[in-house]
Amino acid sequence: MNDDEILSERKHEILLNAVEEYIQCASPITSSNVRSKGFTDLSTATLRNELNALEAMGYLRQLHTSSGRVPTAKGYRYYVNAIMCDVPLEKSILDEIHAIFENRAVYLDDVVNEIADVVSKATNYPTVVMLKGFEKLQIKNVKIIPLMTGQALILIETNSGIINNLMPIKPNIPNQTYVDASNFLTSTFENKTVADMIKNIEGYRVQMGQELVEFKGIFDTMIQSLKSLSDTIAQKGGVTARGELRLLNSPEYQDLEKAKKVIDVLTNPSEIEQIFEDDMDTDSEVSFKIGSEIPVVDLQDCAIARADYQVDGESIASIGIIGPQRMDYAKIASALKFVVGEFENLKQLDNAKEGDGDNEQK
Amino acid sequence: MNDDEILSERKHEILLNAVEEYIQCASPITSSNVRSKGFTDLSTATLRNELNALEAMGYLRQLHTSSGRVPTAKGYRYYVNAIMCDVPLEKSILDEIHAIFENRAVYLDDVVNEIADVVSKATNYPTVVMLKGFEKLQIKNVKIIPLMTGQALILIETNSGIINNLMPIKPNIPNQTYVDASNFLTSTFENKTVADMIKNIEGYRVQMGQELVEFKGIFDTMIQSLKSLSDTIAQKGGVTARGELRLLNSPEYQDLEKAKKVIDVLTNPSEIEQIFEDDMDTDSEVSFKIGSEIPVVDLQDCAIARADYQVDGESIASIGIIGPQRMDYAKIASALKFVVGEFENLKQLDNAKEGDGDNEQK
DNA sequence: GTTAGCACTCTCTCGTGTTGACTGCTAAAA
DNA sequence: TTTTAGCAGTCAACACGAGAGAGTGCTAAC
Repeated sequence: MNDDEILSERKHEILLNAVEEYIQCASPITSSNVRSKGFTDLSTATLRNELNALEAMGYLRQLHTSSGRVPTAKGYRYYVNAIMCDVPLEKSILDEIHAIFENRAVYLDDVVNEIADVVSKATNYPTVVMLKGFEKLQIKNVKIIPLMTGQALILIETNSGIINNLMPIKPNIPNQTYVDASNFLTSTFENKTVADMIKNIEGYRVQMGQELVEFKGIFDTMIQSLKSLSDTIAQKGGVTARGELRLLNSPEYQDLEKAKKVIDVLTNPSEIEQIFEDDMDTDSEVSFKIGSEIPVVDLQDCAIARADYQVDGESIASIGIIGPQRMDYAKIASALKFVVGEFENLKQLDNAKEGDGDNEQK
Repeated sequence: MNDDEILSERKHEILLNAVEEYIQCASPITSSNVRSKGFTDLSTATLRNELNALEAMGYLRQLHTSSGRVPTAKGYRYYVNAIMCDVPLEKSILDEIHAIFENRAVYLDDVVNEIADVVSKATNYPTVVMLKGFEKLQIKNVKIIPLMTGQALILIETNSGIINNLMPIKPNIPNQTYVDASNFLTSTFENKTVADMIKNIEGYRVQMGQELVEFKGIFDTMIQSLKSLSDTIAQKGGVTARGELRLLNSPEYQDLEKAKKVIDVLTNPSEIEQIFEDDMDTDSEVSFKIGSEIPVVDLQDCAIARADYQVDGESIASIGIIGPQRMDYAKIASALKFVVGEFENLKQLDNAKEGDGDNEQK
């Protein structure tokens, strides 16, 4: 980003040390502070000069004369760019994340919730997950299951979880019709995307042979139902925030008014969407937005870590962690990488497994 | 409860007025305060005497000499017992609650979450819902649906929502077997409870004829899976808390430390269970626990409103609203009554509908 | 039983003074 | 040229005390 200036080796070290220290302790960095953390061969006066210079360059700032210094957004940015090495996560958290992916034959929205839960727990910050492109998931199996309430359950098994939605149905349609319709959809759209199915099913209706005509009514309502699900998700439904309360653990949010402002944003789906508005820089797995880089007014003194789960270059889901600018960037980056990694494993697993099951309904 | 003392008509009126006023304004009640709210024909000195007397009886207390008075737990209790009339809810909230019950052909745990969400929104207080006896729900239909992941979905349609759970399955079992097993279970246990099914299915296994023997493996894992679901729910899984953050709206919880203590309890399933430990007084739809009546240490200056959804005298789910002792008891009572009422409607609807659908799988 | 009047109490707020932690700067030393 | 010691200056944080204001309890009169 702003790599025009090149810091001397010593300034570099001092800055990284200072930011790291501040992330841990949350209290302004003083010259003697820096000295005791690895610069015992220099006097505090010298370090004061260096800190002063770093301040002049915009990496640090003082809250008031005679106070220690805190990193600016530019300072954090420098730190993040410099330190992107992994930090080991607690094993129990890794296991927990892993377990979610193990038992993943649950509904996609549940998966999203659980991921948000676990990531929030792992990082101790509020976490939002946004599902944006479920239509791009690969269909593995489709089932339409009539219920007793005058509705039917649409179950679409995909490579990343089950999509499920309700549709109204007409009475007096024999069950076999639903089974046949399910089998038709499965065999026709297996390994295609949900979007393909929504788009192309109309074409199939036009050229339907005698045996397909009876599905017409079912397909119509089903497509309608999937479209509305897609719309709902596109509008706001695909957003979940979890662990909002963890914000209160940060000393910078002991002030309830400040905390409420952020929490209000997290509770408002359309504002969360803004966070994920633009595409991610595809060259890194995890990206950070710090301070004014965030396109939401009330989050100007926050930082957001983000990772996307991508299929064929398009992101299906985005995970975001919101915290103060003084957040544990290293730990968060490693947690996010791990989650995205689990997603990737999943995909490969599915490709490997492909075609070994005979699950067609009879 | 403590109805030993009988208050004079005037004291009664003053007390109710005072509590109501305090619930609205959250600032200690003064003598002139009471005077302006309907006692203009009395002097503040007289009212001071009355307030003094009410304090001596334990209904009110002063935070310090020369401050106004606030209700004690005993004062709130008196108020709650006296005023149990309904307060109209906002129509939009009624509609929202109603909508949940309309579209209820969703999974039971989702219903629980949504109810907690809506009640919390309606009352503006944190709300917990505890599902305790799903085994007592009436079975309407059972479906076992094999998935591609080596698992099968158990879908049990009941009179109050769908229970769904996963079970592992063995490969190479034809789909028809699952269909047959589903049909067998549905026809055998329709209108029985889930508990009945779990208990009696073993008996059926013993006297299984030739045609049932093939289901043996399926039933075994299914019962195991349902039992573990039942255990999970019994232990802690059936508890959801929603809207914890709304606690921060109350002036008594502006102090973060205080708020965190309560929120910690709400985040801890086993502590929530304690709240619902003892059975409800069956004579009223809504019951309140105030202050020391609550069996949880950290909630001693809270109040909890509770309603149960009962089937055949046994409660299936409990809803609890947690707030400061100064909560809007009337509004909360009416919200809870409405929710429970919707549950009851549901039951009647189901009984009326019984037997009109032909949803057996072919 | 009710009321006016008055003294009393306690919180809340605001201003003041003090302390302690850092810094910036300057001048000498390396 | 870089580093360092020393010192004056700055500011947050805390404690203290005075004054105002709100509300009470009590007493004596109605």
